[in-house]
Amino acid sequence: MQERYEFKEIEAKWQRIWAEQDSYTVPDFSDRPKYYCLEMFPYPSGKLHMGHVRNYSIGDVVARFKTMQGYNVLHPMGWDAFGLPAENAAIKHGAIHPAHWTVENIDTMRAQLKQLGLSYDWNREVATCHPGYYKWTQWLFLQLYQHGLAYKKKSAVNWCPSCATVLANEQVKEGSCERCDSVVEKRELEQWFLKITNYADRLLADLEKLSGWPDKVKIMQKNWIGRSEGAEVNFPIEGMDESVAIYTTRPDTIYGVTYMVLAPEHPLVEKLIEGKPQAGQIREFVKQVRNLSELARTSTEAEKIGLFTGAYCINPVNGDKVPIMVANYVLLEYGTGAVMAVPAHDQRDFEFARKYNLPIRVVIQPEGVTLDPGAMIEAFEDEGLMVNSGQFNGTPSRQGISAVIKYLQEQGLGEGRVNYRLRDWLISRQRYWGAPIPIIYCDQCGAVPVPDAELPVMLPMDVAFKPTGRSPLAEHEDFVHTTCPSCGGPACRETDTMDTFMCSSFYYYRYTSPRDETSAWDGDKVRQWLPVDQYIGGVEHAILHLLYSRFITKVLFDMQLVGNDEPFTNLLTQGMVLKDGAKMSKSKGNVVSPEDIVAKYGADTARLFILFASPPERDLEWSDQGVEGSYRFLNRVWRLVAPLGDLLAAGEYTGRTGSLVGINKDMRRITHLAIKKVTEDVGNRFNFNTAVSAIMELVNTIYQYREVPEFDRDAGVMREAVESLLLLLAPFAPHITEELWALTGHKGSIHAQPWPQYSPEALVEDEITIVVQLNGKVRDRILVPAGISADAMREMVLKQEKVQALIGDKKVVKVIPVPGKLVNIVVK
RNA sequence: GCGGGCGUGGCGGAACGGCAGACGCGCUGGACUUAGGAUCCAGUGGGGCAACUCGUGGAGGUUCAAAUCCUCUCGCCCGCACCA
Repeated sequence: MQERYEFKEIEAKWQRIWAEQDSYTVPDFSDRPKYYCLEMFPYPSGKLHMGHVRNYSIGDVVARFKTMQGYNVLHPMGWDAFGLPAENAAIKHGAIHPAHWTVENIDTMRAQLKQLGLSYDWNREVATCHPGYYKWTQWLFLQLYQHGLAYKKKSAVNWCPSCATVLANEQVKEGSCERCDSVVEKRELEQWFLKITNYADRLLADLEKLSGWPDKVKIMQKNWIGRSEGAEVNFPIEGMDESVAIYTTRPDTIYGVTYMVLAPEHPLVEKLIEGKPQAGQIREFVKQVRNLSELARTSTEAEKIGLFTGAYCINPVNGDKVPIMVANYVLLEYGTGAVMAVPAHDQRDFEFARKYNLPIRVVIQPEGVTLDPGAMIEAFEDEGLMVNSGQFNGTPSRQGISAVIKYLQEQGLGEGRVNYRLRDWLISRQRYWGAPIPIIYCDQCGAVPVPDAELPVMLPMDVAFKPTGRSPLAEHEDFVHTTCPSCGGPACRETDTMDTFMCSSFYYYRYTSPRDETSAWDGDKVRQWLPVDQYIGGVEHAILHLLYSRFITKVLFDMQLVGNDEPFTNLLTQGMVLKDGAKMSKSKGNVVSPEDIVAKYGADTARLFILFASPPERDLEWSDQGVEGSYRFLNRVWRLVAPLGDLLAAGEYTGRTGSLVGINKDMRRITHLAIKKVTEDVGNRFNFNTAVSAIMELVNTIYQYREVPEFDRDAGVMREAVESLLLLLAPFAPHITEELWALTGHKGSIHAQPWPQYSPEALVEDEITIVVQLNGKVRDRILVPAGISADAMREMVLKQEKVQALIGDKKVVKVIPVPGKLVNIVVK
């Protein structure tokens, strides 16, 4: 029965026992220090893919390791269960309801996760599509609403024609829908937004606190928030009692303004052109630009097109009369939607000016060169001295920025201003399968929030899933018609649902109180568990989920609903799983199914391979032969340990390195070296691949040790080596180690054992081999006593006959002894 | 264009500035076998009979010593991209 490694039986058996014994149920409060290990919860798309397996294998090693190290580890799992694929499946196949589709997928994927032997506390499972969960999504929305952070606004928004809904800016990649790749259109719609821009400064500044995050992610967030410093300046319009506000980061170039540009959608455009001969032409142009896709509109490649409005404004610093243009390269959403054009010192303005024959005036002069506007082939955007700038002539441009701002402020012409690229988060979705926005519209009272006591606003089951561009909920009479909570009169419900990123922005709080029906979470529990100590997931959420979660956390912190102002202390972004150098995908036909691998080799092999093949942040190249190798290794462990049986228990630890000699001492040293290496690689560096290789080396050494005649072997050393091996391997391959732990006469789960400690004294060698270098090249190796001093080392090396022969008649210039490593002799 | 990352054997990958290639895959040879695609042992960067020598994308530099630090350069990957 113990002869072969029967992974199927072993894995099924222990999964059953763990479930029966609630082995991974975590108490909220404990004497042990807390550790919150979290992996990004999956969208229940159907079945697990290798990316999931990688993500969750990494998390499980961390969770099991920290548990063995004595922490009370919260390690939950749930489902990001609202979203379009469920609804699209319903549209396509007709018969199946998104709710059923989702629940079935969850059941399948939960079973798959359990087959992987992941140590989740399943009592805490949440699904965002469950009314018991989305009640709190709606509650969260109302909290934001009541604090003035949720508002409805009509504006040009991103519309995905294929998904038939609007999208947040974060969900548009290169002008296309990040989900389905359709080209996104602009539509003028009234939508719900969250004021994430109120938090722009803190979201940016607090990136500093996140020392446990990859720089890559922090830089991406920094760029996305896009802070810039500059000035807002008012340019009076000639002949009108109006002025045009512009935003510039280069107030030092204000004397070089030769024209003004408004975004086509700018509200002033219509006023400026009214009654002017070019009015018709401009209206036509504005219409054209509006109809362009986001991609065509914002492409750097696109030609800059503009028209003169016929109006002029006055440069407030020098009284110059400058023409006002309308052009496609100015965006309404950024800054004030209007820019002052300084063609000499801005490349875009330069190109535009050349094309339309607008004047170019140099106001920043680089040192040693005189710029000639006529001869310039590109704008000069670097620093220099201010010229043609009145009182500022001779000021270095860098100082000029603040000097001009100061002047503008004193004169009441403008002021310093900080601008962000970040825009408010659009959360309305014109789709069914999401959390309904809990707002009621009453003719008398306007928009009225649904009272907390009436939450959740239930999603009706009987709806028609036609992608009409309106929410399917709008077609559902019983849902739409209601009474006003304020006046009791007839009223209509909001029929849009929320962006699913709203659901996933707080699930890590809900895990602390998953079944609480009276509050989103228990304050004590949240303060006990949060922030998440280690968050693990794909880098694709670098901006989306991770930025939204930081925003929501700060809002909750300000409302004193949580005690942490950042959600995730440490972040690990794992690389993709590739096959033949490309991301696994159905269309490429290079998908390896986790099911097949688990069926053929078992979960332990699958986990071990994935952790061994590559460090976690890097992409992982799938290799069937590599999987075979991991399988072979586990078999090798099995054959090594299983036959020992109860014999192992007979060996007593000597714990006395001093009395050990030769092979026994070596075996003990290797054991403790492995403990040290695995502890450091898993605990500090997350280098699971090198941790596994250290375990492999331990196994190889034990194999050699086993060949030593029994008379010469130390039973205690053997026992310690094998037990350490099992304990070190336990987080990686939980089933086989559990089985072998039991087989070798141990009581209790291996996963409940304390993590082994290495003894520094066991690592000490009597003698070590050091390298002798001549001019940095390895020429010899000699054996020296381990604790030898640098001076003694130098002397010993120089005494060697071979070394003297190597030196010959050359002159020894310098000898550099590096204790424990080498001696380098520099000769001439 | 801007920002970030990565270039090491046939392959995945190791190397606090200190023996390049740990560990694994693959390959070669051997053992055990009726057989082996199981297992065990040995070998395995290139060149050379050898002493040696050349080797971490390329070119320089710093250093007693560089895959590692600096400068330039080439290639690949990722993110952002008219943000005034």
